[in-house]
Amino acid sequence: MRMSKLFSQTLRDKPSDAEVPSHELLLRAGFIRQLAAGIFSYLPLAKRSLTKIENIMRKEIDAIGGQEVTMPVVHPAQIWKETLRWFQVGSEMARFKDKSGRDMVLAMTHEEVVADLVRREVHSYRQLPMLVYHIQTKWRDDPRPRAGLIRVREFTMKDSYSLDVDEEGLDKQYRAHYQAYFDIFHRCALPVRAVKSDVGMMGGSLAHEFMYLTPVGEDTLMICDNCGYAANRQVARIEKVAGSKEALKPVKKVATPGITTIEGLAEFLDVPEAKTAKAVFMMATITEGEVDVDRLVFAVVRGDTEVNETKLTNAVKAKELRPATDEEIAASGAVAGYASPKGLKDTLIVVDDLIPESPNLVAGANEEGHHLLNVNYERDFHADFVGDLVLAQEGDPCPECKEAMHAERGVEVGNIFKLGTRYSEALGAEFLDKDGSSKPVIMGSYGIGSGRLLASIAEEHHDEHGLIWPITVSPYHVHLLSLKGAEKDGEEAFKKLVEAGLEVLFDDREESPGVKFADADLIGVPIRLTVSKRSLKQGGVEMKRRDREESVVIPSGEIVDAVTAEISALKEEVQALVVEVPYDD
RNA sequence: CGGGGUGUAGCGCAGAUGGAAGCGCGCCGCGUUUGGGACGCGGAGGUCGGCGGUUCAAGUCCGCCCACCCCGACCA
Repeated sequence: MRMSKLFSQTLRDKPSDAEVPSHELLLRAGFIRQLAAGIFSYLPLAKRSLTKIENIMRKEIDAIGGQEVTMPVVHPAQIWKETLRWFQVGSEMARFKDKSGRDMVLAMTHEEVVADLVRREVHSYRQLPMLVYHIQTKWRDDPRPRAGLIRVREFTMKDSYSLDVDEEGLDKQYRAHYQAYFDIFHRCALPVRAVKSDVGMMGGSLAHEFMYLTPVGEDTLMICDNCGYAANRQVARIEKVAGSKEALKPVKKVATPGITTIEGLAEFLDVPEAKTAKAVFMMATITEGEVDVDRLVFAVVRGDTEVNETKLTNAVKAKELRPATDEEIAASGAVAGYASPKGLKDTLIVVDDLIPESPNLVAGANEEGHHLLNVNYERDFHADFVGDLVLAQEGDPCPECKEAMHAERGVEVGNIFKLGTRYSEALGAEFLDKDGSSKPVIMGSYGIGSGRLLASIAEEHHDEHGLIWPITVSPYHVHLLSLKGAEKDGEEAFKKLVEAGLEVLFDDREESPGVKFADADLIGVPIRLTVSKRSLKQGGVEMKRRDREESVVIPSGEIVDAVTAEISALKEEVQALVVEVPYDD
């Protein structure tokens, strides 16, 4: 490709709305342009890299038995109503009507369509296991797109769907994806970590996220360096320390005027925060069948911990959860700041499992300016749900080995879910088993966002001058520059390299050397060749790797061999990253 | 959805007190220059985000709206 004809141009200044390096550099180097919030065009350079990323994904998913298909971007709402997600998913799903007034949706994922295909195509256990996948556009109307391609609304995703007769088969395909995903990311030279995650709107029993660790990420991970435990903070557990065993004391009301915080309460009564109960009021939208019901949730955790809203959402099976307003709290009969789980109306009471383990806590008295001493679960109040509600914090003990964990930020570049039969049951995707009985197909779903992956690679591989693409995903193998006075030699080199089947970006523009070198650094093709009067005087063409300082001069007759050898070396460096990763569930 | 910020040429930005829309880069032409974002001369390019208002006069003041960015809520 001649740069004189390249569709995109580089930008000298940093666009004002780019905050993170991958966003800035992809814009400046001419890979992407933004159309609207979270909606991007991918220009020729990005398209070439994306195609390479997608081909890596194709190869790895094919290798574990995948069959590529293409499923629609527009779905009739009917299949989404059958699985009830039409009612459960909020505003991030785009809904519209076709000209006949039928409800339609824009695809945000494809479990429904897969299950619909399966009910038409799969009839016998003899056809299973199977794996289908596609690489296709998704629309999710994310409330807050940010950081360039890291979090967008329209994106392309490789999503695969496993189909099995039993849990054992699902486990096998799940583990195959686990390793295949590491292989995909490693072949893109992106270091990732698999962590346990929330199943979210997908439902299902087990999920891992593949996280690229970077401060620009928006997920928080809890990581134990000692034993390797790693989990998204949304689901991260901690080793909980029960309160000291002691005899239950009688409840006693004390005046605590003006004290509405745990910190103030602990100080005022001179007790540790762990001897108090913290109350949090949330308003939950819960889907019952096809209707949504709002219910006030009263969550109780020990005073020395915080509520994890994801855990709370899952505990009450809420579609949405938001802080309750003062009016809503008052309507339940509770007194904000002095709330007690005793005697509330129309309220779902949820307590952390540390509460029953912690005797004689200080809790609100439901009376302005008063608290109760020695409140005990079971004896003094009951809950609709008892379970883990605690938000893991930096330094909390690891649930596996009790060592202190630390928090890190990461970008979720892939995820894998064990779905089970939720979708196949809802849509009647059944097969006849050996014994003649009809059973729902057991499904798994597995996704990688290709644009987010591209951005993560850019985030990982750049310096102050620009991008530094791994050879496996670089838009071109070689960036050839010809400087003034060596145009003819540049043309010859370009011709030879292209004829040898190499992917060459040829800077044939009439620009000063400084401009050409700066653009080459910015675009980040891994091998740079320079043909100039100087290089010719030195005996040929200068070759330099983008990630190294030193360069060599190659006789003009040997450039194809030299470049081919360098490409092989670069590929081997990436291949060395592809290793087997122990499965961790 | 809450909080904060920004909208002036393709990009980056300046335009106190209301009084003729500017600068740098980029772009076009001519010439000089050519190993790390060269230089001279001459050009093109603007509904100042939109609508309404105040005023003799609005990029500037007021109101409403829109878009984009950041933080949070949210999110697979």
